[in-house]
Amino acid sequence: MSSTIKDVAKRARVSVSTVSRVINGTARVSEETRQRVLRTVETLNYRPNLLAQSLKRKKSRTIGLIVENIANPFFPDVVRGVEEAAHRYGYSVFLCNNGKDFRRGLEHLDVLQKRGADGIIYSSMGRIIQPTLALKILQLSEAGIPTVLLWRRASELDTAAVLNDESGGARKAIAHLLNLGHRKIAFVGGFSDSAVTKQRYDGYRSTLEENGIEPDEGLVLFSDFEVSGGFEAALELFRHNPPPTAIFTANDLMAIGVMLAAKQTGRRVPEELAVVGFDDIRFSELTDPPLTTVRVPKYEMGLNATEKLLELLGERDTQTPNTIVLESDLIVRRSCGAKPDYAPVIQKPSSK
Amino acid sequence: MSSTIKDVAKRARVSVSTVSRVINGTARVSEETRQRVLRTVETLNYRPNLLAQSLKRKKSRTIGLIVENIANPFFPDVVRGVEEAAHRYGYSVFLCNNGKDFRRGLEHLDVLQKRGADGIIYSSMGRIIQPTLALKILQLSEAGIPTVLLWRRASELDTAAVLNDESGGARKAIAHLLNLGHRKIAFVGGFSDSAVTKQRYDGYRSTLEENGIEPDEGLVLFSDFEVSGGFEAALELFRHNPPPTAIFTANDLMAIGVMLAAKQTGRRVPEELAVVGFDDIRFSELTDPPLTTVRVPKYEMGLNATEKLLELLGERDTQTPNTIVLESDLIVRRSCGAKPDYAPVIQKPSSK
DNA sequence: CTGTTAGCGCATTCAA
DNA sequence: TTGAATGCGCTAACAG
Repeated sequence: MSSTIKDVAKRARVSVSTVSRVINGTARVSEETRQRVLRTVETLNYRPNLLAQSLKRKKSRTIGLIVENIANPFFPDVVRGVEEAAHRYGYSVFLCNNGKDFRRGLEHLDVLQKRGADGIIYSSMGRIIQPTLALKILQLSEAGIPTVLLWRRASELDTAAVLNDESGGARKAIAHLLNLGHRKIAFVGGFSDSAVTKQRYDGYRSTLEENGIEPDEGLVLFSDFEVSGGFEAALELFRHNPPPTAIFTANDLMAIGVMLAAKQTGRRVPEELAVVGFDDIRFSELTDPPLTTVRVPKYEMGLNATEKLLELLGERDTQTPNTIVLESDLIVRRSCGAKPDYAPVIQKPSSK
Repeated sequence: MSSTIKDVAKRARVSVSTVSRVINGTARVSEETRQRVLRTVETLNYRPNLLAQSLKRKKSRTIGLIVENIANPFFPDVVRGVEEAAHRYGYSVFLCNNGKDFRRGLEHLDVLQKRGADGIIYSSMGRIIQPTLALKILQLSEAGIPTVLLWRRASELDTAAVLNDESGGARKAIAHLLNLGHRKIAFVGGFSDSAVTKQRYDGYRSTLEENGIEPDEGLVLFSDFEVSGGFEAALELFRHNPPPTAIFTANDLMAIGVMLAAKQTGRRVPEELAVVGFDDIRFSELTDPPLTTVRVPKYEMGLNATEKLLELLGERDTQTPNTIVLESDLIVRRSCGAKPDYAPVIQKPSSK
């Protein structure tokens, strides 16, 4: 079938070690034999067997990427970032999807270990890390397989993590709305027990308070991160008296739901209602009007997570902090009626 | 570090082959020693090294998935299908992204071969297979590594392929519009040299002709698969005299552009203009009005491609045709003004 | 039912 | 500068 290092050695009339040397450039070889070996490699169309190589070197140049749910719209960009960084360093990536069955996380961790992955990126999409999972991650770490968490820190672990500045992003959104003159700003969160919702809510609330605005509990709702949930929440908020002039949602899907509800009840966006989302999914610039939103740097998160992992694997001599928090920018479009060149006045949101 | 089969053997006072036997269930072992080995495996937390196993077995239970461009909205579903099927059979998947640099396709093929992937799924997203790529795929095939093409057949090759019935889908869309009484139906294609555009156009044209409608060349435009392109095309079509009453686009992004253009020029959809897209991307149901479109079964394509590959790898004893064409269904929503329970009358589109 | 042995394809000491 | 020998962790004859 495929030719081996032995075949090359035999045909080039040298030993396998010599072939190994010219291929890996690991020791001096006379130019003459070098050329001869190289030519033989060419004619035999020799491809080193990386399985054997990995076995021998105890290093596979392979990383595992586990995502909670591929259907999540964040996924493509995160993966792109991971793949890109990995590829630059000659690493291949095993892609694993948990889907509905979240016990698969453990299973995948196990498989990756058995396959000799050098490191792992676990993208929890903001969900909670199960204790058993945390334990397994710890075990892997002790076995010399580092993992970096994407989007979620596990407080029990000192595992490296790449996060998004959720509250900072929310602060920017609220500051923007305040600058536009809004005072009755509603918040529509996702699941009330989700960390992301909590952090985004914190940014919302603290910015309001810092600007002397008493938060109105009637203007805070929790929903389900879905379009329909945003729709329902908006309907509910419209019944509030007086109704909010602006609605900030914890993700774009719900913001779309809000806009739909506004349209159906004859409210014009942005003239009568400002809407700001969170995430900046691909579709947000295609809504009508285009949605102002807080961008989560998905690609960059994938990239950073991988670079951090590569650092842990000794491929980079950087010294980045164990927890990396990326900044979330406000993408000003039309759904809150501001001009794109608009500059904030009331406060400069501090990203912490 | 991690314990090996030898460690287990020593501690359980048996030979490595016995350990191997109980782990793989490859031969009878007395219940007593079996239990002893199992316990030792447990206490030592032993994990078989799949690199070594693959090297020995000449089979890695690994497949490579190469996609032209992760940013493509089809991607998540296709990957989900592939991962799901692979996982069911205990296979892991290497994910490779070509991105802008399409020479990476070759590079990835090479890496996958070196990594001992058992088979490959090449998802070209409807683009053309380069000759050098085709050659490489052929070489791999001869080296015992089958590949199945996703979304694109390579006419030069007899490689297995999983395709979508593009023209059949277009036929359904046009038939639907004809049933609604439309006679001036425009077509907005993507790149005029793209196979997908061509096939979708064929379905459009032939259905028109079969129903005695003379195609109006002024109603056929080619664009770029982007929102902006659809927007421009619509503007152009609106200038046509008389303007079309319906526009069928070769993808959803352009359909969204068409709807935007309609809105901006004061045309109501669907009352004054019907629009039908193609692909059924995630957000097509979120447009206003929700977009009627032809669904490309992305998940199923990923699933089928993987199952076909698994068949080629001897993991399934099915006998599916070398080229599998999946059906594309029309998803009737509101953008063409039909009721969801609407049933076609004029013709039953034959999927060929 | 169990152990010994010989590789899988490669990298790497140690001699020469 | 080169080759021989050893072993990475595992499976699979082959003996016993």
